[in-house]
Amino acid sequence: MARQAQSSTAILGVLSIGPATGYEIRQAISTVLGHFWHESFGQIYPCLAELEDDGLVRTTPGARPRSSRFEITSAGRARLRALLAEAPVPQHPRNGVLLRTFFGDSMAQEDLAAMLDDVETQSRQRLDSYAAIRADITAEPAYAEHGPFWEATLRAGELTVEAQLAWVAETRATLLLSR
Amino acid sequence: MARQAQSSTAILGVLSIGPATGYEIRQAISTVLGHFWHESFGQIYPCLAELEDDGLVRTTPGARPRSSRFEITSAGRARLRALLAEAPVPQHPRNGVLLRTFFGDSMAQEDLAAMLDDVETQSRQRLDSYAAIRADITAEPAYAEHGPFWEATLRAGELTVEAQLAWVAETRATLLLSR
DNA sequence: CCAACCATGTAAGTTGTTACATGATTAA
DNA sequence: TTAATCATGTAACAACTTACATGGTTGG
Repeated sequence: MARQAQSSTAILGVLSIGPATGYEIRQAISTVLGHFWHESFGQIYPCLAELEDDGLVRTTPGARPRSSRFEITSAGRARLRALLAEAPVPQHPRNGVLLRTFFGDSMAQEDLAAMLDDVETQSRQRLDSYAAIRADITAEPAYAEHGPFWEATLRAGELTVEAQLAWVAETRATLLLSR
Repeated sequence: MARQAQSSTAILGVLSIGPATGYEIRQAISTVLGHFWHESFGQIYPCLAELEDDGLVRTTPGARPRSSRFEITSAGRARLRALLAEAPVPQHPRNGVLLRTFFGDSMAQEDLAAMLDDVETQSRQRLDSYAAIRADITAEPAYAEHGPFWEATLRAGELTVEAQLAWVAETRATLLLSR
């Protein structure tokens, strides 16, 4: 998958649901896609400009001055289909929790315990955030059409978090000396 | 966590187990740490040079000409302990499988099905690789001391992969029309 | 003797982040 | 009126990857 193609996929994907401003695209990515995707602020506008040059999106004047609403073109839909058919780019893993666990012998027991507590807290918060996202998306009109796909990503999050919680419990039992 | 600190943590961590050449550090990271950590080739040597300037590692002549064996110093051990006590840097998620799933309505059914098949295949391969890593590490002399920590990272991998396989099964059932 | 592996390093390029800069609108 | 939110963009910087470059050693 070529350069910039990853960001384009996410942006064209959002616009395939409906037209939006750059700001709204950013919102959508950081809220509903946020638990499995990230685009930094400074990437969205340059990428949109490129997509417009390539005729994959078009702009219509927005509700406010200085704002423009982006719409996907039919060429854009074709490109999106092609991008989605390509194999996902695997991300290089950098899991700080497991790195620390691996070298856990060099850690103070209390630091290890605190890290596991943090993982548990964050996992539970994540479960709550999934409930909030579910409330958000079911309110969307496009939910009727896209609902099952959106739900599938939430389920992935839930299953992952449950696995994490199971790991924390197991790891506490093995690595922390009960006093 | 400051600049470069992440790579330093991994490298100092490997050297805390025992002395190694740059090449061996790279091998260790890509084999036993590979399922949760990644360092690219071009990062290890510059980072080692920096660590030596800071007195955190020292070099002894290696077995071959042009090779040097790195050893962690006591200052290096102290730094490692400090680095491990810091909160892990969260990685920005970029999960291509879930991105595609979210926009699955724009995908051909067969492409979605193929992607899920790939996820399943890769998950099973990963389970096999964990068995291979387990065989590797139990053979290490340092396993006696570090075993439980190393095993904990493998368990994390296994639990994650199991969650992935459960997700694939569930998602096939919901999203693919049985014909 | 030749391929695979051990071993070290640099340089160019890409990608992605953060901070800066600006200003309108809306709700409290 | 003032803080939050909507809205767009750029420029500098940091991080990371890939390709290049080199050459010794070991096993088949």
